[in-house]
Order: sequence, then C-alpha cells, then structure tokens
Amino acid sequence: MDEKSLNFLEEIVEADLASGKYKSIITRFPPEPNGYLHMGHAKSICLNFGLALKYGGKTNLRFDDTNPVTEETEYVEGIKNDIKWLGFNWAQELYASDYFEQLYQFAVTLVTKGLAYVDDSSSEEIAKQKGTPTQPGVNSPYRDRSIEENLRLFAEMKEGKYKDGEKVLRAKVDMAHVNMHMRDPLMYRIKHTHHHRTGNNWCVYPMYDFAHGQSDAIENVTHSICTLEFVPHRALYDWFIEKLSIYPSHQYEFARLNMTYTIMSKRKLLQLVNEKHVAGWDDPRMPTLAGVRRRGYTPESIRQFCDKIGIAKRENLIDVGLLEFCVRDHLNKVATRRMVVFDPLKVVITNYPEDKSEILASENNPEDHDNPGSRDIPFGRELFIEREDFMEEPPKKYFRLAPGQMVRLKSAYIIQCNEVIKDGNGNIVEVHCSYVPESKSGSDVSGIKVKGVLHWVSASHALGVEVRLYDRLFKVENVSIAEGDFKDYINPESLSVLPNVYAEPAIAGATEMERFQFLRKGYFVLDKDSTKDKLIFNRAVTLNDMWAKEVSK
RNA sequence: UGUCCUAUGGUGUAAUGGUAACACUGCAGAUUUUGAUUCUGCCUUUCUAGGUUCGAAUCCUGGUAGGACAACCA
Repeated sequence: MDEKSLNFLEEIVEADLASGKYKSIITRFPPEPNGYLHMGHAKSICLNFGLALKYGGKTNLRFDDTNPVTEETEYVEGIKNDIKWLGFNWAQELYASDYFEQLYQFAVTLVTKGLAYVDDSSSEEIAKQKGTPTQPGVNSPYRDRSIEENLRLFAEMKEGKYKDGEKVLRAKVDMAHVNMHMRDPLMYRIKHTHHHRTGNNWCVYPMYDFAHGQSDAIENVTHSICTLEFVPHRALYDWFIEKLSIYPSHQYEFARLNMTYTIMSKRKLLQLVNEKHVAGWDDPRMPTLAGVRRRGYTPESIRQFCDKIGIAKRENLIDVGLLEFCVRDHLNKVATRRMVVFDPLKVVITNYPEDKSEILASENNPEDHDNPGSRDIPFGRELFIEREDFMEEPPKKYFRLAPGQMVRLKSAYIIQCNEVIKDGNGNIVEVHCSYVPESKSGSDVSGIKVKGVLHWVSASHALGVEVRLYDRLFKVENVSIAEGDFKDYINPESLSVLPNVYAEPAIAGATEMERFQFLRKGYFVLDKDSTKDKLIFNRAVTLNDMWAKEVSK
C-alpha cells in the first residue's frame, strides 16, 4: 500500500538492520541550549525520532551543553516544550555535562597514550600553526612535552591553576593533514564560568569535537545524524572513537533546511530578538517553533511538511508556500468556522421588520462530515459585510454585491442591492438591500441561483475583536545570498494590526488552542495577549483566493 | 589554487543499469451556500564532454557550477 520510497538514511538503517549490524537503533537529538528551536530543528527532530519510531528504536534528547558562556536553563525548558508540542517523546533526557568527569578521564587516557598534549600557545599562535586549507600547518613548540608533564599540566588546568586562555589540551594528530580539523584540534579550553548545570565545579570544558562523539558512544547511539557542515568533522569523530576504543557510533550528514523569505540561523534569530525587530522568540513571524505555534500552525502540519521536504545531501531552498500548503491542509480539516468582517460596510435590509431578529444556524466545520456541528448566528435588519464585497461599478466576472445584483449571505438569505447611500464627499456609507424571505438557508424555495456568497455579521450583535495579520519576515526570497546586512531586507509590512473588527458573537467561546477559519479571510488562532474584554487573533495563513489572483492580473 | 560534499521540471523529492515520476507552484476546467475545500486536465525535468554497456539520471574519466572546511562556537 504505502510504497513511499526511502531516503538515504532509511536505506542505511535498513541495511544495518538487515545485515545484523544492529538489533535496534538509537538516535539522538542534540541541541545546544543557547536559543530556541526553529523549523530546521523540526526537520532534524522528525528525522531522528521518525527513524527510531519507524524501525523500532529509541531517541534520546541530549543537550550539548559544553559551552557555559551561551547556555541557559530557560532554553532547556523551551526546547523540551517544543519537542513535546511537536509530538515526540524522548527515551532519556541527557546532558553532555553529565559526562564531564568521564570525558575528562577519556582525555587523560589520550594524554597517557601520548595522543594529547597541553599547549601554552595563544589562540592567535595556534591559528597560525594551523596553516591554511592549501598549506600544511606546523607543529606547536609544546607538542613534544613528556606524558608526565602533560598529565601534571592538564590536572592543574582542571584544578584552576591557570587563567582562561592560558593553556589548552590538544589532540596530537597531524599538523599537515589535508583536513584542517585533524591538525591537532583543541580538546579542552579553560573557562572560569558558571555552568547552568554543573555550576562552578569545572573550569575546563570539552570542545564539541571531544564531547559529541564520546557522548554518542557512551549512549550507544548507532546513527548520529547531523547537518552537512559537520562532514569534515567526521574523520576526527572516528579518530577519537578509535583511539579511545569506545562504542563505534557513526556520523551521517544531511542537508539543513532553508526556506524562502526567512532565515534559519540561531545567531541571526537571536539578533532579531535582541535588537527588537520582532517581539520575541515567539513572535508569530519567527520561524521558531515557539513562533509558528503562536502563529497557529499545528504540530501535524509541521510534521507533514518535514515529511514532504524529504532528506537528501544537496543544498535546498524550500518554498515557504509548501509549509503554508501543509498548514492549510490540516487546518481546513480541523478549524472551526466563524464569520468576521474586517472592513465593515453597513447593509440595511429595508424589507426586514425593524423590530425583528432571528437566530440562524451555520455549520462549524463542513469538512467534518461525521460531525459538522453548528452554532447560532443572529440575523437582523442591519448587517455588516466586507467593504470589498461591494462595488458600485463591478468589473467583469465580479459576482459579489453591486447595484441590482443578488448575492447570498452565508447561511442566511439572498439579498439584492437597491440603493447606495453616500455622504457629502461621495463616500459610500451604506447600501440598502431587500431580502428574499423564501431563500432562507436550509429551506430555500426561491429557486434563485446566485454565484456570490458573502460572510457577514449582525451590526447590533457584532463583537469587537483584534486581528493581527502577518506577512513574510523578509522581502527577498533567498536572504542568505542577498548582499549586505540581512536586516536590510526585513519586510516593514510583516505585521499589520486591525484593532477592531466585527465578529459574530459565537467567537466569544474561543479557547486558547482552538483553531478557526474566518470565512473567506483565513485561519486564525487566539493569541495569548487576549484579555477578557478583548480577544486577539493571529492569522496563521490566508485562504487560497482565486479572485484576488484574477484581480492582480 | 588543496581536500571533501553536491548537481533531475519554477521549488523540493523519487526512479538503486531497463518506459523519468510524485508533491508544491503555475495555467485551464467541473462542482460548490466560503471565488475555500474537493475533482479533472495541462505546462515544465536528468549541468556538460567523453567512455563502459544491447541499454546510463544511475557506473567510470575530464570539465563546469554550487556548497563546506583554517572560532579556546556548536
């Protein structure tokens, strides 16, 4: 039935399982707690957890917290929350910092084997020793210290005898290696800094290269999956594992996610937050999971998106339209329908009694065929429709309201426009219509067929709410190749707030994570800024709009 | 002037030596009490030059193009 082809990692896993190399697999998701997760992480999460789920293994959450300078507990909590929200459960919650003692012993082992040494060179000197990609490096003058001296010096580093930067521990590999990462890479550096978990217990901290593979090995990770920029690290990853004779985890790399009109760099996203170009990590314009969640995107839609984009090793730039498609696709199935008029134009039904009003019913979700549900909508003599749904001189193919033209008010009656009322300046202030009593929705015996169907609200029952509409965060499709500062390309119109729009009264029952479709306007979600007196809705995405497309032609 | 990775419609991703396909986008049409949804159809593809082979998107060689690599970041 489901003959979906495998991506290259699934092929590797299947081959490893088939050959008996592993009985089951262990993957891990290894964020550094120095920021919030974004859509790129979602791709990695779906991959790592998805693999384990598909092939009956497990996935650990491991915080790669080896740099105390940038890491904070706030981020740890945010990350855990985001993963759970996406719908995944980790087998174990682990921290690289849990392994500091063991990592230290690993380092001692390498020193003892003559494979690591303490270097007094400054970072500038070390950089110089490294050479360039086309020129071999040269040995450090400290490279040939005795094992005993190295042991003593490294112990002293750990004990806090030296200041930051005074000494480092380096692996003794090959300063002439074609791979820059193999030219005696740093294993440990001194940082007299408070760590979010180990406090002041340590003043030497392992580098990524001396923590990641070792952590994988400690946890018996079978498939350690990371992004392409780590390809050159793989040789080192394997080297440490081999020299330490520890569990042989293997590293595999895939291409990271790039999306049009946004950025996926933690560093740059942090900049947007710090410099207040956005309201925070959870600003609905941000590609962070906190942002898209607040925007109203669902975990289901994000998982579907991650499934659709696939996994490969070539650079990519995914059209954000695909994400929006996934969001619409899911929201269409689950969103509660409501009518909200953004830019009101008063309609007076002149043949409807002034003192009369009635309650009509409308389905909550026509896509839910088993249980569409229904809510009450008040109808009266004075209504609001969308100003753009009326034109005095309509163009061809316009089948909304116009003088003499008939339209249906959704779930109510067919009306005909008889008169346009203007103020002294010629602005339209209201339109007078007559309704067809026998055209009532559900019991229409009028025999009249109309093409246009409008959303509307009763003027006297309408509830004032705020809507926040979002557009792309950047003006250019590919922000990363745009010249100059990426911030120059921020879209100044990415947010527009409509502080008071007119909603049908049933909106009052909105709950926090309930998704809505405002008919013909888009998908919305209640924002956390809402108060009892003022509901605020974020627009996740617009509806497809063929008419808008037609007009723009 | 190094090493490594990559190259399939506009964008992604498949095809695992045997008819290049799927999704998104775009275009056209049908249905529709949301110009939504749904449905149908159409447009558009193997970087290049050689080689191996009965047969190459796939294997080999050269070229070209893009990316990664020289943080006491991860």
